Amino acid sequence: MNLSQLKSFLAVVDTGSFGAASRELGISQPAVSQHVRKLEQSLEVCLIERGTVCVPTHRAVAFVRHARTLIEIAERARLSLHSDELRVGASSNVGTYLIQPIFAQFMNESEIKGKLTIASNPEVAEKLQQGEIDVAAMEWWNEADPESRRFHNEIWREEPLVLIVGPGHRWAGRRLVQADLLEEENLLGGESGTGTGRVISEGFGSIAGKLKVTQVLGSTEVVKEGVKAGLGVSLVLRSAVKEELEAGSLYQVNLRGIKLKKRLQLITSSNLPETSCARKFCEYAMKI
Amino acid sequence: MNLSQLKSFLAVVDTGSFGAASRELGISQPAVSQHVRKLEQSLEVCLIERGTVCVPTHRAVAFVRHARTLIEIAERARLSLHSDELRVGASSNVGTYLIQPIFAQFMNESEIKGKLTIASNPEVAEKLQQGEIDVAAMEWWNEADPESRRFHNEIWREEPLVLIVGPGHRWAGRRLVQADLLEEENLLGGESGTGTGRVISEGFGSIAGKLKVTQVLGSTEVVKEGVKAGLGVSLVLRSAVKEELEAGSLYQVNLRGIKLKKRLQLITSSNLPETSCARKFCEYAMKI
DNA sequence: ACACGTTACGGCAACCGTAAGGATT
DNA sequence: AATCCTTACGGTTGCCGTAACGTGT
Repeated sequence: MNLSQLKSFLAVVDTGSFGAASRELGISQPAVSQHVRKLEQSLEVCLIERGTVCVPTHRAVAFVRHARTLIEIAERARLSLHSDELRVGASSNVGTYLIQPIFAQFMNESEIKGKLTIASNPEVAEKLQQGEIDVAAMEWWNEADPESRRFHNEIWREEPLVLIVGPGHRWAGRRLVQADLLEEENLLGGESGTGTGRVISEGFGSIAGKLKVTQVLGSTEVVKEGVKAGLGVSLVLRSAVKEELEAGSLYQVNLRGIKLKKRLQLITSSNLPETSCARKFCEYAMKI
Repeated sequence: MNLSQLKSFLAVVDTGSFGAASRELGISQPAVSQHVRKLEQSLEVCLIERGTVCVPTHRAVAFVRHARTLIEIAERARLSLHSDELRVGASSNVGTYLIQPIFAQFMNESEIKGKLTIASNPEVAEKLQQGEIDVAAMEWWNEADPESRRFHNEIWREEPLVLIVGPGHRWAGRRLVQADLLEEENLLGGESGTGTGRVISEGFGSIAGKLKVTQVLGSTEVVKEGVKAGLGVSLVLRSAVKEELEAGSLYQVNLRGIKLKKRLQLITSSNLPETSCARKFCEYAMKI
């Protein structure tokens, strides 16, 4: 069984005749006959009912579908190697609030074509490992994973995490509060797998264990709405709430003696050639 | 690009060496080298990074996945031809209330292995045309469709449709009501695409246009619950409500002068050999 | 020296096109 | 007679194993 045999088989099924199939494929008609015969021999099944029009055998009907997807995937596999597109992935927050303008500028200036995919942090990591994207802008990258050795990571930004409260909250408008007062608050969690937990436990020290994340809301957008509604407070990337802080729909409160930072990283395959689009994009992003 | 080349490539990726791959595949080691080289040549890309361990190139990472699915689908395609299983499909009602015991008996007596798939009527039709099932027991089969010529259909049962009402309904317990009174009732519709509409318009004649199906609930189970809850009345296959009628949780009411029947059919591919499991199953089902 | 991948080479099978052969309409 | 698929045949190519050859440890 091989792909050209399958192509001939499908051409016969589609055109209804061996001759038409041969013309469509640009090969001789006996070649088509041979392809189909070989296929039938190797599979030990009659595939085509020869008649005034040729149709797939009853048994072969399901096989036709499989054959089609085979050809299709083979084509996709080929394309996956030759796409000169730059495929950038970014975790939700980074993608939503930080990467987009940079990505757009880069495409403009370099005239490199590309695609930006925004997904959750773990999904982006998965896509990177699967080769579905070339560069990932992420909030958290597990360096401990042995798989990570195949990749190169670079700290791109150090973005502050800020404590936000809603306009109705008793801290709204205050500049500074004592960190341990946070133990009393409902802390809303956003997207999981973004390393926020780690940043908190490193930043808060002994207090960290006493904080309780009461709800995990899945996305920063939902968290913001939750905080606005008075459901609780939250720690989010400053860049994610820039507009709300300016508009006054959310309030930032600093915690005495505590500075939380998230290291945003750019990840690429190691061993990328200097000339690769992915490298260029990283350099560009680092400069800005 | 061909399948054995891909297999060699994957074996190298999985084992990390050409030699191990050759042993795994039971071919010579230069053959593996050649496979990979040919693949690389035909795709014009370097796929494997030769080193103390061999790993896929950055560009090839996505290709590995595609290659795997290709091999997998090729295998499935092969199996789809040689499965000697009898694959029976049945639309929801037929499958749930009528076919199951017959199918089980048939498997027992004939020692033929098989699988029963129950899905909506249109889905079953689709599966039959796609060759995913060999026999379909259906409530409605569109003979007008030109595709239907490739199939043979046989009327298996004529199952009465009965009007059911809930225990709280004013007709509960009555044997007979005037048909045109149905115009005042909320008629609940079940699974669509089962031809009930057609049966109704044929059976009711001029009244048919005045009946209004107020809700389409998707499945007979849901309809039964709806009728029990007093949401309305419905027309369902008698076999679907046998137990409820006996238990008294639903009531059957006859309509004066009207008999509704649904023709349940067995559909197979035409041109099936006499000895095929599908034919045998049909004969068996017809006898019982 | 050893393990490993590549290159070289030869026999065999596969492939494809041309040409001829049946079958059906 | 025309159309269509199959069979037959020959030149070319591809495939795979053995053996020899680099290379790095």
